[in-house]
Amino acid sequence: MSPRTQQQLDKIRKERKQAIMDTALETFAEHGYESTSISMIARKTDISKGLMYNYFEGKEDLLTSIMTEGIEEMFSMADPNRDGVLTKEEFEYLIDGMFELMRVKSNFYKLYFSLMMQPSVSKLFMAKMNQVIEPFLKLFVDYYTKKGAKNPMVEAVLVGALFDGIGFNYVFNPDVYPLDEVIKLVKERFV
Amino acid sequence: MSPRTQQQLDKIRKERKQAIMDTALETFAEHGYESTSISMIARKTDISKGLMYNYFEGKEDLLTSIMTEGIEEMFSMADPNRDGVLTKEEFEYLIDGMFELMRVKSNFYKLYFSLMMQPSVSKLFMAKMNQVIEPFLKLFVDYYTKKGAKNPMVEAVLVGALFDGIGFNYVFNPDVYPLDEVIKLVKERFV
DNA sequence: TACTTTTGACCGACCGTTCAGTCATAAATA
DNA sequence: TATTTATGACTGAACGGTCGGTCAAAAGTA
Repeated sequence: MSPRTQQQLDKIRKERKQAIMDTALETFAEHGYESTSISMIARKTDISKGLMYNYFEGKEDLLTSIMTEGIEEMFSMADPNRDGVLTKEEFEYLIDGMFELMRVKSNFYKLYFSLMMQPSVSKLFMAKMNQVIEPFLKLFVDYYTKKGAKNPMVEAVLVGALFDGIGFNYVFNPDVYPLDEVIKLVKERFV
Repeated sequence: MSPRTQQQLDKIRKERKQAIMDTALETFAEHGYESTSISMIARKTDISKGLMYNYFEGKEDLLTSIMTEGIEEMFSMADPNRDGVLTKEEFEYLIDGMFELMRVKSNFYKLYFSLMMQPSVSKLFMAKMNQVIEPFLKLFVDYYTKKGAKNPMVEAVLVGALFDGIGFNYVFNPDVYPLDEVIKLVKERFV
């Protein structure tokens, strides 16, 4: 119908949408999903409350969009999709990438951790998250199998727990947490 | 003098209060603090909404009471207050106690983890929690110092993260998580 | 003009909280 | 024993406020 400006419109819409998602992620991470109101996000984004509903179907849709984007970004940035086996160096590289992601996208991780705590909400993302985690776990299992571990699966699960724990501690105390030294120790112990 | 004996009154109050706290902990753990309404707790406890305010000053006081009780229980059950040094056996015993506590008081841990995620709420318990955690951390540091570790502090921090991570994973997936095997591996690796 | 974006007043539902009043109980009285 | 009385656990309607969400109309753009 409109001859040409569709591209411009799309661009504006895309940017606005991203702006809303950015402030929403920030606010969700700081106050938690439930405690954050639509009005609060609208105010911070300098738009009206009503406009929120032009871009998202509702609060839950907004959350889902944010999480989906974050998960996909996580997947693409740390895609372990090589030949399927992990060398020593690749494992170390993977660890670095993982924690670098936590450093850069700490708000996403905050939100992720807090959502996982609420079974009623988490079901929505559990499946999607597992799709991301599973290939990593598989890689780890293969790695420890090749390394001759007694119980590679448990070894992999332990490493997973370690990542969660470190991330959990770092993300909520980034200023005082000795992340670099911890990472170094993880490599010494588990690679 | 009085229509009811003081003992009777005390007993009634104590039991009711505990009943409220029990259902509240359960509900907070399941739905999260913010998403749980006073009405919901009252309904589950089979009392009126108003009575809640006879026993607690408000929602936050209810939460604080639950957390305080849990933290104290945690402290008393896993009190590391021996001679200040940890032998190999004592360390293993401590680990067992820690995860046994997670098994038994999983709802408390769920709530604890979820509260730590919301800075606005967590400030209240951070201080108290640190009082519990600090002596453990100190014990660990001493242990690894005696063991001749290069950087005992980081070693202790890593163990702390590991406990958090395992707890986090177990508490939200108790049915499938291979806790026993993981504990065994933790002992092999870190004791 | 024809179309989309944007606004903010508005809605019903539910929130945490309050409070005037009810009611079961057991001590005191007769 | 029968009746009165004092007590505080307990109720539920109501309050001010905020929530997520709606919508008619204004503003902006071609």
